[in-house]
Amino acid sequence: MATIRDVALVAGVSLSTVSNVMRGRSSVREPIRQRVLQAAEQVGYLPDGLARALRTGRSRSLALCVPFITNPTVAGIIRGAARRAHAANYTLTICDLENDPQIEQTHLELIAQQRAAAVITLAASDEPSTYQWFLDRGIPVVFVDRRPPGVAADFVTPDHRAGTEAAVRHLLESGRERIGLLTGPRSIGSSLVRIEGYRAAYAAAGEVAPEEGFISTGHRTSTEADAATRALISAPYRADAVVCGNASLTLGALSALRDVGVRIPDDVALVGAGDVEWARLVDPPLTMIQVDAEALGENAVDLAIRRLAPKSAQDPPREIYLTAPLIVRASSVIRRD
Amino acid sequence: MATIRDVALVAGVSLSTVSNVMRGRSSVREPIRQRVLQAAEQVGYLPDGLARALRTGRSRSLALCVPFITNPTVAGIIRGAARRAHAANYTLTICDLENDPQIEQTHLELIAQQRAAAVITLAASDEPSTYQWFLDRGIPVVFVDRRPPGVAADFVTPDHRAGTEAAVRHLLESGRERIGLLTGPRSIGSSLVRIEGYRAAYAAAGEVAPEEGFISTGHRTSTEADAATRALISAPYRADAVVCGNASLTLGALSALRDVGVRIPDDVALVGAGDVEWARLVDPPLTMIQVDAEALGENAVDLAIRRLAPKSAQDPPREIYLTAPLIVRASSVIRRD
DNA sequence: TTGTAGGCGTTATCAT
DNA sequence: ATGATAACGCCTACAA
Repeated sequence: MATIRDVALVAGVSLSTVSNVMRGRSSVREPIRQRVLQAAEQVGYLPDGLARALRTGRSRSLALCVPFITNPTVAGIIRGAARRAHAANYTLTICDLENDPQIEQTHLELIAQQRAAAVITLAASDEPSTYQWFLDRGIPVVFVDRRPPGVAADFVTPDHRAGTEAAVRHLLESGRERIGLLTGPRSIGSSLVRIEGYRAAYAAAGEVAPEEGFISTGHRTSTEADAATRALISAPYRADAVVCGNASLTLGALSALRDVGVRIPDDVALVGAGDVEWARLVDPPLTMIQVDAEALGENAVDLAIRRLAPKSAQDPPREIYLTAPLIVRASSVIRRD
Repeated sequence: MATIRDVALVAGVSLSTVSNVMRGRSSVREPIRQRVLQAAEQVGYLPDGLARALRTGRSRSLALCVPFITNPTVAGIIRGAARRAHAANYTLTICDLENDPQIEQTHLELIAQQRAAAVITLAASDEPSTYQWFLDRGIPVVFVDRRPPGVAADFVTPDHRAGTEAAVRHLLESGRERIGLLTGPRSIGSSLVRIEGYRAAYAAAGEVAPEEGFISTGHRTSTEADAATRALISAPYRADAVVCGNASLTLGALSALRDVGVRIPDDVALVGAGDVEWARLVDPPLTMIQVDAEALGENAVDLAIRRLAPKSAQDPPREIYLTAPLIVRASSVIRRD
């Protein structure tokens, strides 16, 4: 592989001159600049990112940690992140945490070794110390969707609270009374925020929220959501509506409802969440708390890159809340013919 | 950040001893080994992957290029690849080609600069030279799903030919006569192979294949598939069945059929392809050419890593064909009550 | 078994 | 404006 040295030799100049040309410094006279560029072309020179990163102390790659790649929303996040990263000439390293703190730990070690410039994460755990390590070393961390309490770092999330509140309000106004909420572990901020929204909707409607059992937490997979849904619609709860926290849970809930054979929305209304094309194609089309996954990814990378600018290292954490509008479809509305 | 030097200082040994311990060489006596390990722990030492890669000439990261992240099958591929890469202590860099040769080119340059150890790709184009650059420099390339003609490199793919043939055979046996095929650009190997399968099924059934117009190629997005489907079921074709090449196209076809208001499968049978959970949840549940996306990703990484072993650099290219079984559901079978 | 020194490709500092 | 030179952190002969 051709190096800066080869270029210098062919162009008949010194190493530093070539380096200066490559980095676009203005202190090189045009004729020489041309000669160097031509020599570089001739020998097929390509800068070595590794050497460059070693020397400058900053690599050109961003790490993106996601809890579970098969969660459909995550694909959108990756897409948005990849586009922005690439636009800024950064490479994107993705880590599938598989919802396992153990795996998360080893991933983080690998990332640290590879000297990622910044890390963006949908953290699998709310254990702050895990990411504090990076922050302590001046490596920016951007949290997406949830941020452990007490961590001063950039943050971008859909407004789950408002989204859930809108969904529950919609159901209450449609005459539902026993609304179940299906979400992730309480140890994760985004779940708590959804519960807040749920309660707020009941409060705003002047109704007393149903007992705790209607709030079914701790679910990560569609399989778990399937089982939880069956429990919600059975005695003693007999929920007449289910609101889901994300796309995987939505899939599980729908699957359960279909298998059990209850009518949607006649017996049980269903409100999903996430950013998936199939929501309008399933039977019945699903009312959704819509999330713009790509926007999440794009904003996350933007935050990371902004934070990478030397001057802004000490700026206060930025927080971005994206609206999560409710898209009403047949799964929550009983047709009156 | 602590370096090998700090560790040596604290442990009271030389740099090379620390290096030897870190790389697990056996030639270090146990008491010293312990002292070094303890010193490393104490100063918070973490090997610098950049420096190591620069020195050894091989980085610890794999590049994975995909044509379009939002294609649902791709998420599965990434998942499988990520798992295997991580297991082997490799980092996975993902590049969203956005089905654009221009973008592909800039991505490849970035990858080359970052000195990826190997590149795995669902190439956006069948232009061989693009990846030849890596092969020429001894950087392994693994092709997934399609491989440009004349390139000697590892290859893993679902058996699209057999899958498509099985689908068409199934439809012919169910009495369909005017079967449309929806697939990607003819410039891509996987599309050609599907067409082969399509024709083979007709030939095996002793029937004459319908005219060329039934083979609708060049589609990349669900939007394009939507339009193409409308064309196929209209005059002059009036297709009574549609077979799709991948998940995005399946989504588009289903969407079109639903919007137009034809009955599935009564008026038009639909066979999809890909690896998506929603296939059995939509209305009607979809007959699918099932693809195991995770297995694709896992095999691809395995091939790459195997090729990275110094001795196997000159081995002949390996080719892996994964079976793509036909899962029959309601969308292709008319119920007789 | 352990230590010394040179170099991987680049950037940055300092002369010229 | 250009050139020589010393790092960046690590690995690896080779010497001790």
